[in-house]
Amino acid sequence: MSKVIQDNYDPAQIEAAVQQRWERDKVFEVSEQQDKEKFYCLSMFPYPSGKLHMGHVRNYTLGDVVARHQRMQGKNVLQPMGWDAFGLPAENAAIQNETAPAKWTYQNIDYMRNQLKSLGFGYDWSREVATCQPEYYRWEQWFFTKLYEKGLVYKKNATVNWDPVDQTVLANEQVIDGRGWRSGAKVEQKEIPQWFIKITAYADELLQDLDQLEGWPEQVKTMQRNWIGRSEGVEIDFSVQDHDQPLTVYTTRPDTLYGVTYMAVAAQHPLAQEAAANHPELAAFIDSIKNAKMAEAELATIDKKGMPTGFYAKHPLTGEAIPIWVANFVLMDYGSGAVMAVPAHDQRDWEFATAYSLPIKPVIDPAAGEHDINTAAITEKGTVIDSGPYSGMSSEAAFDAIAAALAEQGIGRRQVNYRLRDWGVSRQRYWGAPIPMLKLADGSSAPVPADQLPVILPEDVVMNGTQSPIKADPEWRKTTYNGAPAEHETDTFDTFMESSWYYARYCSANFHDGMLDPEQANYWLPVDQYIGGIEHAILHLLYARFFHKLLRDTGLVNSDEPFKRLLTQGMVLADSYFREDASGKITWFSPVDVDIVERDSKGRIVKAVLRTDGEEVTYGGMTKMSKSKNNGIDPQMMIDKYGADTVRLFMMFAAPPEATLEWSDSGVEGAQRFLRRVWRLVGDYVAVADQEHSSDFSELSNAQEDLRREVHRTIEKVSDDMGRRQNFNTAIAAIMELLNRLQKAELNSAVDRGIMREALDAVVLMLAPVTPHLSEVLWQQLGHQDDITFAAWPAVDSSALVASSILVVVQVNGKVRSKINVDAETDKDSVIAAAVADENVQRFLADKTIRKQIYVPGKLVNIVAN
RNA sequence: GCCGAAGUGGCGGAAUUGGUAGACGCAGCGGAUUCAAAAUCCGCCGCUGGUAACAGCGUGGGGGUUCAAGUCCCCCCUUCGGCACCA
Repeated sequence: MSKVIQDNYDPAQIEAAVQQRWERDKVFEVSEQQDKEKFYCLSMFPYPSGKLHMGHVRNYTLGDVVARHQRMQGKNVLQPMGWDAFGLPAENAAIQNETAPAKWTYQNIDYMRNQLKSLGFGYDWSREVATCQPEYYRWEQWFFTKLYEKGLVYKKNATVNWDPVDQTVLANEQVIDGRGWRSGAKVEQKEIPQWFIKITAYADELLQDLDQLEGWPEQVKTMQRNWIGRSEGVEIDFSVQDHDQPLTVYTTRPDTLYGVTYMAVAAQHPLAQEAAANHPELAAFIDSIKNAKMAEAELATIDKKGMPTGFYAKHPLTGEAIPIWVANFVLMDYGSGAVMAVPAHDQRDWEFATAYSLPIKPVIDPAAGEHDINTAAITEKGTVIDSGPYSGMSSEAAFDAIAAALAEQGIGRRQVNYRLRDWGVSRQRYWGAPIPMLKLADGSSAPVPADQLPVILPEDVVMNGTQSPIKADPEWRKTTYNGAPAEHETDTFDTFMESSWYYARYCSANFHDGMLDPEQANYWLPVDQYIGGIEHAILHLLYARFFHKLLRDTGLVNSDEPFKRLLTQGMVLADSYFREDASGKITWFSPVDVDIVERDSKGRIVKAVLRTDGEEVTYGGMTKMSKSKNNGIDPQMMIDKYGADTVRLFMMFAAPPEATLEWSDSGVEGAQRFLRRVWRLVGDYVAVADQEHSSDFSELSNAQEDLRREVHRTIEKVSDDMGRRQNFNTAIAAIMELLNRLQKAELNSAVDRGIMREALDAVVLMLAPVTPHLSEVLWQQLGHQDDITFAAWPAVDSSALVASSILVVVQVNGKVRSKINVDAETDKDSVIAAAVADENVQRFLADKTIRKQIYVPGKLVNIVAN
């Protein structure tokens, strides 16, 4: 029998059988067990775009490895899965394929669910959610009405990208070089009323609580801190000549107030509008800058343009007249839509002043260094100059004194400001959760009453490419409110709404009486380990943190933060190949269809051809797997060819989780090669296992002791790598190293076989999170009756780790000159003496005087001599 | 532009707390096995010099701190992620 398994590693057969058993025995379905420690392991759910891509496979393998590892620590592990099912691509696909977004989405979900199962991920499918189902979004709608009642929701005008040809709102992604992606029309900015949630009311808590997130990468916390952007400053009212209303601005540098030489307002600012009314040239200018896309990245790189309004503000301390300009870098949506400009001490203001020959008045003498105000602004703090009574003060003292003076006059207030803006949740698209608000006959708004929820999105629709079907249908919006006619809001929610609370819904996914069952939610929450792409470091994670606090303040959960530990995984890259035709048009070819025919002596690709026509293609390097480069590798093809265990192993081994991962066919083959070696080694052992083996390790030969030390050192390392460090690549490398060693080990004596059994048990157990199918079968081959899914993680025998001798590196002046073996008990002086006595060390010490000797216990001696 | 990362052999990567740079894997080269091939096994594999022992150089570039720097500090370059309507 052992001979049969020996050369017969057949992943397809093994994996299907093992997966069937998991499904039959409902191995991964869990419930709240008060007597067991819980572990909630969550991977970011996918958008059901059609089929899994390698990024998904990587994300979900990481999650499954963590979940399985935790199960082997004896924990009650919840690992759910679902679908972030609303979104723009479904609408595009629907138009393209002449189908309905719902139908397309559900088909994708069915296909992708099967793919997830064939990868062997241990999900509790009884908790599956799809956010496009009324049973899910009804609670989101309900929650939104609660937030409205609490005063956390409001309506205001905000700008959208408007395609004047298609008569539709475009996402930023759909605007390419200022034009609509389908129509090619020049995109305009249009103001329309939209719903906002007051995330700024939680800005301080969102900032403060980052400090409790010890299990989050520092870089993500830093990005969130900077995104929230708390600043302390002063809000200042500048009176405007011939106007009643002051021009209010916020500044973090009141110490530079005497350096203000102009004011700048947004194109939509009332003062700009007023000035434009009888100034056609200004009106034309305002018109020209109004249509610029308002993405921050664009804003930062545009040419700074402006024009004077003809209005003047009065300096609050000097009474000086300050010209008010309209400028394209000031946005109405941010703050008050106006800024005070201090060109001497702000780089953007400096550039603008330089371009328009506005005065630059330095009022700060920086503490250190040479500065030339003709080449750049001086942004450092220092000593205040040319500022009346404040001259001579430090920036900090002037800040306080000027803030106090303004406050006394009633024209200034100290204020904490946030860069963070309120969350606009309205989308003018069809495939999303309808916003549960009503427009009443008198023009006011009211939330849809709870007993009328959910507001259902019709699924059987035809997309015409421009207008949302629920906007196009005059009947859909008609309803009543307290007996009077009313209209449903036809905008839908930002899809970030659904992904902000799905993690909580999983805890009681089948609860029909409310958004969450607090008892179940509080058993599982917070999520112990969350895993997903680094691209979500700010928006999704911030919104989800915000929602969790809202859920808490609604009494649904009792924790402050949703995700205890966070792992942000890197992208998946692959080789790319292309051809350029005479006209310069580039065509990309899938690496799957390309044969490499020549490599140079270093193994670099020199020549590659397209298999279908045998003609040469150009190598385009490693780039992110994407449709545009046509270099996506289909996971299904890889599973079919190598099996899920091999794909999972390669994914975990090829790179650390946070780094980018380069897909490599030969790397995958290497992973499979390793699994076959494991398979064979267990088979070989089982073939001799009917002979006696002994687990009495009290009297071992040196070789046996060394081997056992290696086994337990590996267990120690792999445990640390998989648990604390989450460096699965080095964990696997350590197991490979051990296997190389075991292949050379002898099986002659009963004790040899006992050590081998201990080692193989450990190898199979340690591989189980990564290659669960193979491990399950080998675990049985090794004679175990229990389910490896819940088997205990191998324990380190610390007595096996003790070594009798140690290797000490000897350096002379910091360069390695020798290595000496000493008894583990040797004291410092004897080690140094042995080091100095070493032959090669002596060569470098000849005619030199020893000045210093450094000893790092058990590791290194450095002899400093000259 | 702003915020956050990364850069180490031919390639992916390792070096966890400042202490042997290159673990493990891929590719390549040599050998064994085979009628042959595949598979498998054994060995070599940073660069330069040397038969070798060994020596010099080497972690994007430039400077610095230290007995000792891939790791810490300063400046710079390149690539990647995010920038609020892609998800």
